[in-house]
Amino acid sequence: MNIKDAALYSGLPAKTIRYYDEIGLISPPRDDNGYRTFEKTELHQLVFVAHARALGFTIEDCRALLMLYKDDQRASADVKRIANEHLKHIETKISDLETMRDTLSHLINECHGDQRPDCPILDNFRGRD
Amino acid sequence: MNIKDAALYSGLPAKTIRYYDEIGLISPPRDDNGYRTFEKTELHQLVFVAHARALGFTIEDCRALLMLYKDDQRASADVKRIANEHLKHIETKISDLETMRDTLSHLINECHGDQRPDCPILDNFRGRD
DNA sequence: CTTGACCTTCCAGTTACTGGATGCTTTAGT
DNA sequence: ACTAAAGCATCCAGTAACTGGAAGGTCAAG
Repeated sequence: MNIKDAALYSGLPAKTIRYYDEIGLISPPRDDNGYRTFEKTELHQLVFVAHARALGFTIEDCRALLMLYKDDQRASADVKRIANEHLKHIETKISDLETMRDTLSHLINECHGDQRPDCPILDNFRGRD
Repeated sequence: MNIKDAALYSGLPAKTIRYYDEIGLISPPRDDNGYRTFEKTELHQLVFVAHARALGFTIEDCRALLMLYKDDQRASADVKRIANEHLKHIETKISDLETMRDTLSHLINECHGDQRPDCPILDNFRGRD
């Protein structure tokens, strides 16, 4: 199977798959013509990475997870640790964004939003002297 | 006032201020020796940008907001529109992250996290054949 | 035999900085 | 006056994870 079909199968753009190859995340074998070939093993890895990326794991996380995925002797504790660290990152990001959201929506509510130049949003950004 | 004190005043690193100058977001005048000089006007703008960035506005948003900030004739509606668009982005990000968090914490709960190789997290990433 | 769809690589751009090298200027201390 | 340290400047490169585009090789269909 060539890259286009691998892209269709995995849901990843072909460009992204080439990029993953370039950084050594996956290493599909090449045909005599230089084309990358994708069979079951490669397709599974692509789907795996696609899933992990969809959950927000970084490429380096994916690299580590992929190692564990390929290792039949892995301990599930290793996977759980990586996942837990990532979960903490996600939770931090969520609460940061919630703070932003609350502040911003408060400011928006205060703002008339009409033709007048008076604007509490800008006033707030200005800070006090 | 030189860049170091402007950095202290605004809370932005000096490097970042130079970067903002480079991209034309701010344009502090220069002394005879080539040093950037910061007075009230420039300091206000720096604080303004720092606040907006802290709320997650992009640099281009900041550029637009800074124009409006400097324009005494602005309509508050313009500011409100930009702020509302940004609020939507934030809300989308939050709900994406919440979905990630829920899926991931579910998987983590299912995982033994011991020495055994069996791991529901990896199983899930693998997808079904 | 040509057209068009695929494939390849390489280069540049994205966002918003950050770190480091090199060198000039100013300031403080002796 | 001399020197050392601090502060300023510019420029180059790197970060994360792609994405777009150009130039050129390959392959299948008509």
